[in-house]
Amino acid sequence: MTTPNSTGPSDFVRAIIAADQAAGKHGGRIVTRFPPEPNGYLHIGHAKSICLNFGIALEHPGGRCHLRLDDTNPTTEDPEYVQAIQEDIRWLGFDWNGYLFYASDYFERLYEFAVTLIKKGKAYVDSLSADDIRAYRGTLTQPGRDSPYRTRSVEENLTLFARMRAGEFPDGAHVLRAKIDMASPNINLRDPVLYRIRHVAHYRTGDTWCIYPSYDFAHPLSDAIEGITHSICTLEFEDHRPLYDWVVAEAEAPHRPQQIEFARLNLSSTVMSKRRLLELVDKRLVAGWDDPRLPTLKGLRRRGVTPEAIRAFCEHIGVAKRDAVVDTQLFEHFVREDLNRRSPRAMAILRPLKLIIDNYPEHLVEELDAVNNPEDPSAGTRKVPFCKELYIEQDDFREDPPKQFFRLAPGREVRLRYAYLVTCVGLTKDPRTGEVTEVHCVYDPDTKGGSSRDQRKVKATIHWVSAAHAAPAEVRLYSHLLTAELTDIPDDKEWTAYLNPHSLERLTGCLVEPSLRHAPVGARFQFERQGYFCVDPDSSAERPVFNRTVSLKDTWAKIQKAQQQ
RNA sequence: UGGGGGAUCGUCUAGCGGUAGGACGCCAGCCUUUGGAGCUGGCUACCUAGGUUCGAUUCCUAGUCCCCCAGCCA
Repeated sequence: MTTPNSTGPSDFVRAIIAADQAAGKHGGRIVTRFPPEPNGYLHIGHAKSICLNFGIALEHPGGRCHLRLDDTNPTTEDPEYVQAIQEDIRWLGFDWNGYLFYASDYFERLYEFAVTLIKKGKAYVDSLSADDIRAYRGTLTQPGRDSPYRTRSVEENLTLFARMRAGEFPDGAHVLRAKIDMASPNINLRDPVLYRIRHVAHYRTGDTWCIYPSYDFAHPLSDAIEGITHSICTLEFEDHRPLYDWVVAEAEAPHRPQQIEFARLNLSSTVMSKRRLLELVDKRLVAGWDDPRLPTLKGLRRRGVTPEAIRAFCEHIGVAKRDAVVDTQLFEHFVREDLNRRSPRAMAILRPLKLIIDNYPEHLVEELDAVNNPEDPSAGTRKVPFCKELYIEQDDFREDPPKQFFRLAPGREVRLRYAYLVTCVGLTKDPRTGEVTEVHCVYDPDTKGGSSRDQRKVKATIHWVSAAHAAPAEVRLYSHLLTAELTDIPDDKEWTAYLNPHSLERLTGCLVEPSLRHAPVGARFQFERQGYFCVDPDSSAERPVFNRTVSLKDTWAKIQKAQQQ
């Protein structure tokens, strides 16, 4: 799954690290980190980064991966997210082994680093307004201009910075800026803001601080403080790297971590940005952060996706620098592959159609043997009750069957899975709508279990439930969130206009085999011939609710689609 | 039109001077008490143009296209 010849690193990040190891860099240590900001829930894009960072640590003896909450902006952060982030990482199967850190724990040391910078003449307090700072910054093609406050003395800067900390100024009155180069072609180097005043309580430090460090200052120094050797981040930080290196060097930090950038994960037909995810939740366009349609880890978990499938997917997509949109079908492949191996099978009827076996004894109930998992003999068998009246899937009967349809139709014989061969001998229709309400069959008593003595072939095997024994259930079918790719949506169009109105379909009249009646929340099954399903927390004692994780591959649907064209 | 990155099958991704591999997908077939799973076989790619070289996806030059950067967000 990694490299074909299984020698050497599987991606360019690991190649860099291997080369560093070979060169004896960092004294042979490998320390990575996963640094989420606790202002939202983790999604599958984070999973890629988690697998990379924790994976690399695991691959090296003595390697470690720190979990660091990058909580330098109190206005958006919340302890609820801190908790959820930890749960999600553990659920994915990774462990920070006690190396849990908070950027907010470094506020005092960060302040000292800032003082060091000021004393070296490498930082100054600017009193320009936010608007003026923007105006002075110049543009992509024009250099910026020095702030009139840029030449303040070290003493004045020191005093002002101390007074900022002491809370003597309102928000926005001053900022601390690095003194680098207002004419730099790299805008990040045009005296970036290091500290801003925010009279806001922080969820961990309370009212201790009213000045908070910016990402560009806090992040490299946090890495340095923790002795991170390789600081792996996404592409948009590539042109922050010179600033990262500048901060670490000028602040005289104890270590020099190396920043490496890779392309973030994009998945087709869905949204991954925090902004859009938040918009969906806030506008109630989805049920919450754990809505099974979302690519959040919480959503995927509720939908029934396993951590193993996510990890296999992340390993398979690789790590590179080119922008890429991974087809959701590839993700679904790994979900099916994992679920196929481990899911017990069951029979469930999503859209019921009554089937009556005319020649079956009125009150007889047979307990038939059904295999729990053909992929796993150790899963054993179970009994499924069978009687005269059953329900089958509406899709499995056609009064007037099209070409290549080989399920039940008048005069046709099919196999009822694990039961008998039955032949359709008639049907009942609603006189008003013309809708088929009942299908009548006769069974061959010599075919119990599903095979005949004469070995005659039937083209189809269909699933069923006993009308007298089946349990009612609700089933929720999910499909892609968007009807167009984000990159294809015109700038003047609201992206939410492209939400798929059929991304959730609730089926309330479903019937499942009795063994599913009390299936526990989170339990996963393959509903034969349909897909993989997972018991939702909305289930009640009387009625389970199932989420479809992913459908089975459907050859007939493909044929139908081709026939329509 | 400043700076930083990136361009290989439809989609991801290998390859590091010897003539393109894997996975998904798609097509055909086998098998099958899930039209599932599995198994065969097939399909399609090196952004362009020059150059260096016996030989270039790999090196050089010039283009083209795509992404990111002008938060007191991260």
